[in-house]
Amino acid sequence: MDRNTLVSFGQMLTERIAACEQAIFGYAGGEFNINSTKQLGEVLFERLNLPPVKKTKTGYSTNAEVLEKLADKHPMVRQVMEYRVLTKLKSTYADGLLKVIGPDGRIRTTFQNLVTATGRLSSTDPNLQNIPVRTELGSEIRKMFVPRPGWVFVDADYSQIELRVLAHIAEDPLMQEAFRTGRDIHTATAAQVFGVPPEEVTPLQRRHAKAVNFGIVYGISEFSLAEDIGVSRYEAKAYIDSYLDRYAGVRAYMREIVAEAKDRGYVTTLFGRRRYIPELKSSNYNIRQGAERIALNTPIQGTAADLIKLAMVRVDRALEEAGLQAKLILQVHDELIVECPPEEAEQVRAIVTGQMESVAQLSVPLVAEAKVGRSWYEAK
DNA sequence: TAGATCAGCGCGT
DNA sequence: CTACGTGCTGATCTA
Repeated sequence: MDRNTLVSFGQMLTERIAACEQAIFGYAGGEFNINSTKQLGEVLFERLNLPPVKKTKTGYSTNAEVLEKLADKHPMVRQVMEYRVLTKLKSTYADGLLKVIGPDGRIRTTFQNLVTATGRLSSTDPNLQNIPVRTELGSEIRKMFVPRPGWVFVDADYSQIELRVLAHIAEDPLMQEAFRTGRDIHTATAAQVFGVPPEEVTPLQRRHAKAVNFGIVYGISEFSLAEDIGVSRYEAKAYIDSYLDRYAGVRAYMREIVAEAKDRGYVTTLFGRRRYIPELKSSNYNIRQGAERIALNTPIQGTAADLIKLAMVRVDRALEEAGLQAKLILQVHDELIVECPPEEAEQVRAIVTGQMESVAQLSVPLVAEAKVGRSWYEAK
């Protein structure tokens, strides 16, 4: 870990947080604990009389979605949004990671192999599976994850592993065809759902198709899809209907896996990992619906977990057998990170992606892509 | 009053 | 009313 840069980053955050605080206290007409959702709710909805958007079971909701809706109604709201971003980075990442840098300057996580319901690993003390990547400021943290002096990272990702697993398990000819011909799956899906040639798919159509693909894996409802992509419920329903008309194998899979789960009481992954789902028999509709989504998602997420675990064993062995100094150091669900001397990097890249792609022969290709870099940020 | 637990929130795949 | 996790802070409960 680049400790010095992390310390500076933390100091920068401290300054920006202080500025946010002053602005917020100015708008509020006094000091309060901004971290307290209770106090913040009182200021926003009772002192400033902003319209409550949503409630939690204990009071007003003040989450990011709510703040977004209120952002144009009072200048304090955007300051609170910025405050949340900055304090999250400071407490969880800047301060949090500084505390766990070892005497040798390295950070080591603990992987839990028997915690998750689906077969994934989890990572604790610190969790290295949730390091920021989506925003520019957050991803600064990744620049501070660096290999030992003179070495590099090789970062390999599975491409669309869950949708490939779905295409395989559901035996869906159209989805399999899309992957076999190496097409962009979201563009291919958009072309199907919207009935246009792939080259005429607009960025918005692709974004919507991506959300549908994403949602299908989790057993989405038209309601939440509509919410997610900002269309009417009817439009969302039309997307899902059209999707399942085209990807008929997926529709059949969704029906069959739930029926099988109700019959047996459990679902399994491709490698036989089993998850019992007693909630399928609940008298509560919402519980039952949730259980059906679990029945749908677990074989997909769990099979992907099985695949990468097997790949980890093979990558580790292959690096050793090649006589390399390279070491597998991290897994993030669909991503493996190896540390090695720069002269090994190209060979490591070939070995890691090769092992990941050949770990199992499914009805669609498994594809892994790797990059080399002098930090986690660079290698991703 | 200190520690445990719950609640809300937000980070990742 | 979308799957799976970890961990932070504040509020509340408990011994």
